[in-house]
Amino acid sequence: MAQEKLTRETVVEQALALADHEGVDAVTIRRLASLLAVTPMALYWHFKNKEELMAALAEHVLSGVTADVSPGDPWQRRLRVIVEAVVRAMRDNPCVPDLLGAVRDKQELESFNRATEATLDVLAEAGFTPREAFAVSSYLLNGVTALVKGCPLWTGEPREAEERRLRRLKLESMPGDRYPRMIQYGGTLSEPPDIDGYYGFGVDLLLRGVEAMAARRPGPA
Amino acid sequence: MAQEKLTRETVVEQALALADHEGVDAVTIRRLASLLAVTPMALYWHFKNKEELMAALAEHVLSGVTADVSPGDPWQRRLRVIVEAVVRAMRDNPCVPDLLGAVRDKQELESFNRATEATLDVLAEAGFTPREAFAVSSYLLNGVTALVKGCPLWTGEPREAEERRLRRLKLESMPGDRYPRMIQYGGTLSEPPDIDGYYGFGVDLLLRGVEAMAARRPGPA
DNA sequence: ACCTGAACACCGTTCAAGT
DNA sequence: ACCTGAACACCGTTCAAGT
Repeated sequence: MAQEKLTRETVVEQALALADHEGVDAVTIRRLASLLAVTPMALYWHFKNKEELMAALAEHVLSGVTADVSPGDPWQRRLRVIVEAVVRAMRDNPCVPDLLGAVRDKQELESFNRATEATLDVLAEAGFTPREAFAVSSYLLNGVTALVKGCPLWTGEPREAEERRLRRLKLESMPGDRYPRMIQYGGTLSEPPDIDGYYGFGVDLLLRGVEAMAARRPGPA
Repeated sequence: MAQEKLTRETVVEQALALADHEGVDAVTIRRLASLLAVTPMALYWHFKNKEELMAALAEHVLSGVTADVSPGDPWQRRLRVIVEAVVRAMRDNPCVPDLLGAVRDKQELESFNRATEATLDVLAEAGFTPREAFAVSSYLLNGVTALVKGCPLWTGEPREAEERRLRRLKLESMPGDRYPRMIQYGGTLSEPPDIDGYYGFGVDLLLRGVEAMAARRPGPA
């Protein structure tokens, strides 16, 4: 059995699988090395440190964000295209929200910068000042991330069904006089969710806010 | 010098100060113990484990969220009161966003549950289904958290001014042909920000989205 | 009740050395 | 160029023991 040579690619893929199955905290240099049948120090040849490794994971996930905006469209439509592209890139990897949380300097992520620049451009056209546009842009990215994080998983795995059941029981066992609404919500967890509907609602919520703010201000100050 | 007895209160306060000055990751059982002139194991008398300690920090910060809603007001107004109360509780502690990220089970936080229940109640009145209301509620909490996290600090500390300068230089040194908007934003970092304006804009952005979604749906399905 | 001491099983990272 | 071995300075946590 000839040892395969270790590459950045294989490391990133293994790490991503680990993060999706056991959480971002489970991604440890030593753990990863043992999964790859290699010494921990071997990883330091391919990545400067753990921070760079995590950034590579995030970059790998976001690399699919190709916001090929159609320039003729109105800004509302162009913004939606970008946001939906980000959602599409993220929603298949449950670990993404925590992953982005672990990356300190998101400006190191090229795909993140590309998406931000495209967003800023659209928002400038919508009449926002540079500062407002930047705030709105972070708001949108964070909103999408939160959407993915809060998404009810329903892939059919038994482990996941068990989690949902426990969650429901915990909600329903709260003091009924103080938390009637939370208990009511708990009840809805027994029916299967509409995932596409969930994301559609969330994206609309995000974009509607931006549109309302743009409409309020007649033009740039 | 008689040793003061260790209390949950003093531990939480010391930990919060540490988190605000050096980041949440600097809050370590051992580090905290040495700051309190005590053995690491002493903390385990007062807190079951680190998770519970972090939850106590979050609870301490959020405990100020007393959403005494005026029941006569329209739901839009009542929602705004809640959101602004959360902003007020959070904005003085820069560590809060990372802190909430470190708390896995937010359902353990009583103040969080209170705020969520109040929000769900208002949103039910606005015509959202239980599921939609829950999604909107997480959206709002996350939005406020992101707002605090992205808030440009301007307290006058020299360390902080230096950080901002570096941030601006980094933005302005990006490739000019690909990132003109980000460079333009970088330029705005040399002028002092309007913090209240920042939060006002952010809260409006959040609430407008919710209002638009409520208006779109004439009633519960 | 409240805290200490010693120990265990983990971390990330550096530095020199091997091939 | 690519990886190993040994070592360092950290973690959170358990368990028995002290007062």
